[in-house]
Amino acid sequence: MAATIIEVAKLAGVSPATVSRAFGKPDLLSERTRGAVLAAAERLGYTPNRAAKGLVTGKTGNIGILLPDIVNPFYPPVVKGATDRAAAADLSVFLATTELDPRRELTVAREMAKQVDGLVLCATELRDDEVAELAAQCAVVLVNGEKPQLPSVVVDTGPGMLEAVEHLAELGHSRFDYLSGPATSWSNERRMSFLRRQADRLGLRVEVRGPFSPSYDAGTVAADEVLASGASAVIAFDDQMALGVLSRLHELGIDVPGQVSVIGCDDVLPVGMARPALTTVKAPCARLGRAAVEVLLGGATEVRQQSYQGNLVIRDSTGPAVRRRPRGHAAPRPA
Amino acid sequence: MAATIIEVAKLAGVSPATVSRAFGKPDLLSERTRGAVLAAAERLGYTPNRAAKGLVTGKTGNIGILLPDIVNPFYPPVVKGATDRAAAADLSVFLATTELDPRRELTVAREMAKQVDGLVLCATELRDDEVAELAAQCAVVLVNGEKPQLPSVVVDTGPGMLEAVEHLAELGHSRFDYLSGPATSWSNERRMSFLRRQADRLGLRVEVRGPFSPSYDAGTVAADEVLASGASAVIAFDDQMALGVLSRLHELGIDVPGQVSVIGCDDVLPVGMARPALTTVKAPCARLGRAAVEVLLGGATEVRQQSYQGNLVIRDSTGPAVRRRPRGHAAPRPA
DNA sequence: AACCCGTATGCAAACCTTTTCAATGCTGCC
DNA sequence: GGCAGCATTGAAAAGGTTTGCATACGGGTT
Repeated sequence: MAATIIEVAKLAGVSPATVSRAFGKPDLLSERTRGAVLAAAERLGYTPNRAAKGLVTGKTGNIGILLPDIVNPFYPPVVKGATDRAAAADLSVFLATTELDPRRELTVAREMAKQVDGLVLCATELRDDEVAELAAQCAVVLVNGEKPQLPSVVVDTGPGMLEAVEHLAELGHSRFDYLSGPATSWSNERRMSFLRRQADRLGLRVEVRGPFSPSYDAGTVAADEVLASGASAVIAFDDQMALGVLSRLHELGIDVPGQVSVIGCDDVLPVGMARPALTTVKAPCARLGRAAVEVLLGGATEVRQQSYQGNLVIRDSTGPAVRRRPRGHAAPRPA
Repeated sequence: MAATIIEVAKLAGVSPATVSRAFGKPDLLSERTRGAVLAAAERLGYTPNRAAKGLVTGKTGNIGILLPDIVNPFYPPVVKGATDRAAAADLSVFLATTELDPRRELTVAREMAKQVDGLVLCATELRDDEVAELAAQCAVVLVNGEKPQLPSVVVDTGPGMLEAVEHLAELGHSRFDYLSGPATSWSNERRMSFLRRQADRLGLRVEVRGPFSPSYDAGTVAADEVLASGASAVIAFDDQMALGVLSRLHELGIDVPGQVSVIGCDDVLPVGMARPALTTVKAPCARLGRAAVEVLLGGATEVRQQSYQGNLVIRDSTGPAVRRRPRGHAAPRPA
């Protein structure tokens, strides 16, 4: 169906090699020939077959993005950043999701590795040696992850989290809860240890609850734990959880920020619409994706880590501390 | 780097053809040979090169999804549905976005068409003949669109919209505004004409405003128009717009649903968190993606349309009608 | 006038796989 | 015992492209 280089060559009265050059190395051809070839190609609707090309060049012109879950609102902006940058470099992008199953992640990654020049691994749960195996096949860059010998692009929540803790301290909170994300999450690990350090430094007490899945529903159950703990403020692993907390709190008639302050992370949803508008640590997701592809483009020769800082966006879900006593048990949850 | 079929053949002491069969048509081989080949392949870490395979079979094992904007929360679930189904069928998926530029859409689609067995075109803005050109190269299925001779999968907002209008009628609203999505949107077109028909039938008056881009920001400006029009209720093209409306109304101190009722469409965001929780017509996005891939899998022989119904989810943003008079001009908008 | 060199193009191999066709060896049957 | 037929495997072509090498031509140099 699709025209081949040979048909174009025939129509233009040249050899296939010439047609190839007209597209690949235009300056090797006389202007006249090139014009004729291009015209013929146009007429036949010809464009080079990437698979065939890849076969001889060893380059596929594709990159792959592997992420846990596209429905997690953190990722669409990352994907957007990546696809935009890839398109600009004339790369096609494969997308696959792991559905949070590490076994599946390896299978999918292996499959992809053979079809792409570069692989973007987001929040991977693969072991070091598994990633190394992939890296032997194609360029690999990690997003929100860290592996020996591999370049990575991460969001540095440090500054934003520091702001958040300081913000809470200023408001008079002496302790807060951190709602942990998935136990295997590198981001969560970093965030948690950073939070501990900073809380220590500022003389606050932090208690970690969880791990929870990064979801709205998990937030609603986490809310009960927070109430039981008696903390006057809570920082959630991501906005979805924070929104869930808000929802449950509202349901229980607990005033936010009057009785409890809530802080989210990422600022990816229109969280300004939450009740109340959510204070959150913004993450530069789109930049992450863009940067990851750029690393791939650069050949990923120098192993280095790029980090992009997030910052605190203060809205209405944080306020002055109020002394509360823990609730023995939460109100009944809806069926 | 990667092992080829030839090296495996050598190691196993057989011909390349045999190795190929060991993977593709295992039952043609004696158990002994197959075992030897598989063992050799294992040792070399060999797996077939898809590009080379595609070159000869004409099948790539890939499908492509083309959509306007991955950051539009309508699409991630669609993509999820599609990738899940594709993975189950051992297909890899290309993802590309058009960024709402029809010229770009054609280029990208052409590029993709050569690398895939099937193409999922979401809310395409391509002309009939352009899509036909693509369909000549590979199977094509439309999501939320309609073209002659092509299968499509759509969300049928009819029932949900009918519920919405009836809901408004019951609440005593005698007129409402519809905030139109992009002028080129097939979904919008359908929704609008359906709304007009039903409003007519039920004796309501509907005024269409816009077109607006399907975004939060567009919603905030649309809100002013609604106020000026004096409508007591408004149905927005999607949830993002509806959220924008809510936000602007809140900013102006207009009570929802006390003074104005607001209905969204899609139910893709955690819109329950909006202030107030948004009444919306739910769309079964994930099913859309799944069904689209299934059509592709089925060979798309019979041209037919599958539609999935949405339904109204009543929350807190709709309430009894109140007579309002149009405001001459809106309050100043924030810088 | 002979020679050299650069420019523009063609030839053919190579990339890796699948598949058609043919060859081999063996089974079972007459 | 000979032959048909099957099961198993190999040889080779094909698929579309890029690229190293060779060729042809024209112009400038000595």
